[in-house]
Amino acid sequence: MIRTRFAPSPTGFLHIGGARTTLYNWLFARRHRGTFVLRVEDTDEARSTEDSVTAILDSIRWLGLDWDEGPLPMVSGGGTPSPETPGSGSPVDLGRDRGPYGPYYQMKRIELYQKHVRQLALAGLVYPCYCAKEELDAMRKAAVAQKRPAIYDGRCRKLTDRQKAEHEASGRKPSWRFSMPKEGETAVDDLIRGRVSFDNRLLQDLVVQKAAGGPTYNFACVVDDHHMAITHVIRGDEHLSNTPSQLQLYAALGWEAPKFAHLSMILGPDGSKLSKRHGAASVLEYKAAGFLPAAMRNYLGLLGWSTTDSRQLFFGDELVEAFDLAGCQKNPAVFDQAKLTWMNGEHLRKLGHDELMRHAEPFLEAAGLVGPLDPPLDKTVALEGEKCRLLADIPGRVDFFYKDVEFTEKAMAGVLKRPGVKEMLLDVAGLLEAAQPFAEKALEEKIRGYCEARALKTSQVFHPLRAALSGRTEGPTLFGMIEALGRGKSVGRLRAAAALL
RNA sequence: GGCGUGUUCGUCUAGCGGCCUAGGACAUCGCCCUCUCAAGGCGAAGACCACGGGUUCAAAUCCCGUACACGCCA
Repeated sequence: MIRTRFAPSPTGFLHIGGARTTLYNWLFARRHRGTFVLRVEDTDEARSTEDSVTAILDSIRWLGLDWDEGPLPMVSGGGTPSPETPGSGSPVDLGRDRGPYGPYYQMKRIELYQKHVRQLALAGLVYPCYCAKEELDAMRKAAVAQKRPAIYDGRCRKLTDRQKAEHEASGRKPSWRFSMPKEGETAVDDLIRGRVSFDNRLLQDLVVQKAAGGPTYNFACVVDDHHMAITHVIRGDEHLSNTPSQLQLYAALGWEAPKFAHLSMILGPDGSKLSKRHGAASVLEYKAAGFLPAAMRNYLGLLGWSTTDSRQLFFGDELVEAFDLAGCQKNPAVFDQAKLTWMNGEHLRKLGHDELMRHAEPFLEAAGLVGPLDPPLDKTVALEGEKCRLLADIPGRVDFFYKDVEFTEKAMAGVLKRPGVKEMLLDVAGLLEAAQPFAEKALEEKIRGYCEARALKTSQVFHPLRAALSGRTEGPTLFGMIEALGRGKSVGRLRAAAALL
């Protein structure tokens, strides 16, 4: 049974890189009918916040990635979360979690970590270190200056009992360091990179327990992955260098290590690690900008992974079915918002009408377009929705149905202020007043007939009509627009425009 | 500074020794379709496969070195 996990530190929002890591873990678990676990690594008390936990879980849910074990995502009841629901309004029930390997918040597992430090102490694999931060810094500096590797020299390893007692007497609290083997090498068999070997002499005696009693990242991570029965650790490239040390910890504790897969980094357009400087870095910002979770998944899925046929678009469960660690890229990838935007348009067009409306609603509302309206939003969004690339583009394409016509420069000077337009507008207004039925097809016939009768080119008529009705030179198909607008508004707008000419 | 990883069109990538005068996608440009916009169709431009050496009848593909980028130690 395959078990994967995503283990965020709640010290900020979920950024693009984290989102992709989550996605790959989720895809891999789902692909192999395994279990996807979420664990909150909140041992950095100074920087961890509840708001971050909420923001991160919200982001993951918005992406449509549900987890089987971890923090409880619903306010009440044990029901399954419905991650596809846009808005993800229900707040996370902080502190509660579910699953057989909990708790899933590291702060609640402190005793477990300490227990295993004691286990290592009993085996003589761990020793107290009384070095102060300043000493450590000085050591490191000296090492770099002498072009030696900047690792702890292990001076506390050989402390006598008397020296330890002296330190204790002076009130110093020790951290605990793991005695790393100093010979041979440690190889990581990475699922993406293949075998990567590290010289053990370069592995430093890492701290497993801080003086304050809390675990360090590398130790807690090992203990938790073991106790949570994680089989595949899929994580960012930045952890590859930590892996040999972790492997030694697994061995010392007598545990079998999981398999590892290290993902390449995501870069900004300038080649540096993607961050706020490059614009939106938080996935919630993409939600706000009008991107669809499905498009986000599709794009992120392809950032650093591909199929041999270079397929671009994946809908529904297709990503889950196709995903494979073997297709993962070793080299870093630059995040390209233009491509994401294109993909979003493709996904938007794939949406059914009801789904489109559901996703568009918050954006329409934000623009003050709240139903019931005349013409119904249903109708106008159906006319224009599929032309958009972002949900946030929709209001701007339909708002002219609802507010007073404002003429763009191009519409007024370029299209309306032309000889004969005024008369034509009034003629058509008359036509519309009498049109029966007031429906797209019939209206088109009628107006085309008018063009023929007056020997006018359709473009000479259609363009000014659109400009007069909407104030713009681009928009919905003319007759669909007239039908939606209705007889009253259409006639009114044509006459009003004519009056300005 | 040490160690590790990486380097194919502007970007994401295909490619696992001959099919490569390097394929696809986004972006760009042009044409077509068309009542506009969008979508769609067709096409163009864009990569001496980071660089330098090898191995081989044959290398983007294998080996070595260099450069650069990124990561970890921090």
